[in-house]
Amino acid sequence: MPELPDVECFKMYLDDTSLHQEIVATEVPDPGILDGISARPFQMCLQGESMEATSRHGKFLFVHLKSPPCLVLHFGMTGYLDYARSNELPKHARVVFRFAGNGRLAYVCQRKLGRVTITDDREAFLQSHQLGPDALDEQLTDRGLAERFAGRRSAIKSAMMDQSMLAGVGNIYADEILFQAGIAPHRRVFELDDQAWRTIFRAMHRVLQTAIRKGAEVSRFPPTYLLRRRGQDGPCPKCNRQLKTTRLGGRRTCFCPHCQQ
DNA sequence: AGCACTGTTGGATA
DNA sequence: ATATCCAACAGTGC
Repeated sequence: MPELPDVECFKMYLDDTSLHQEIVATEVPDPGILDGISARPFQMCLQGESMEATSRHGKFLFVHLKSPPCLVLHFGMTGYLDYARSNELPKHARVVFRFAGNGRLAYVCQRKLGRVTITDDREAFLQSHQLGPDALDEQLTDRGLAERFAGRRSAIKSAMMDQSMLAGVGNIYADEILFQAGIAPHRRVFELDDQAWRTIFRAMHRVLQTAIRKGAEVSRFPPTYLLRRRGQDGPCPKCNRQLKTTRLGGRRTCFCPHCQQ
């Protein structure tokens, strides 16, 4: 479920495997994954190019080529990258970049909810997709966050997941951040005071950075993390009482009624 | 066999 | 303007 930490790890993976190699061919086994461009012109854009640098905003990964436009990857809920030197492709490979020297990078997406496209202008792309600031943007402060959310009536969890408010947090990490902050997911935005915003903001940073450091692998997360027990309706990792699973805004939501108020 | 569920986005609807 | 709901997608489990 690629959210900010997962995409950050994909970015590092791409940086480690795929930079500065000439793209000799691009295969698009499933053109439906392309957004606003058909296979032929997409392939033309990449022919002879090379991936020179990457950047991330929220759940979007931008791959800057030797010359514009720039490649944009979104992973939906099942997308990931796979680099190898072999001819075999993983199941559900939707786009494959072949490099000089036998390497290839596959964009894999089982459920086809992800999208691949290109853009000449990264900032314009962010604007047109109405993306809020990245959750780890260094310019972002707890006050800035509170101000962006001001006037909203929705539950804090739904607000955090709104990519036009804040980019990068999804269903999974929203649960973890609110658990670490000790704030109940159904609390309304307007009920939160400065203290609560500060707590949420700090928890957000701590959780996202910890997740990145652990390669976004839940099994490596600290034992006090909710995600390790999520979905099992087991005991709370902090107070040992029963966790609760409900629905909020149509999304599965897991929290501890005792630790989160 | 058929349905619910999974999580993300975007478009429709209230 | 904001909030909620559903479709799209593929696979799994009941």
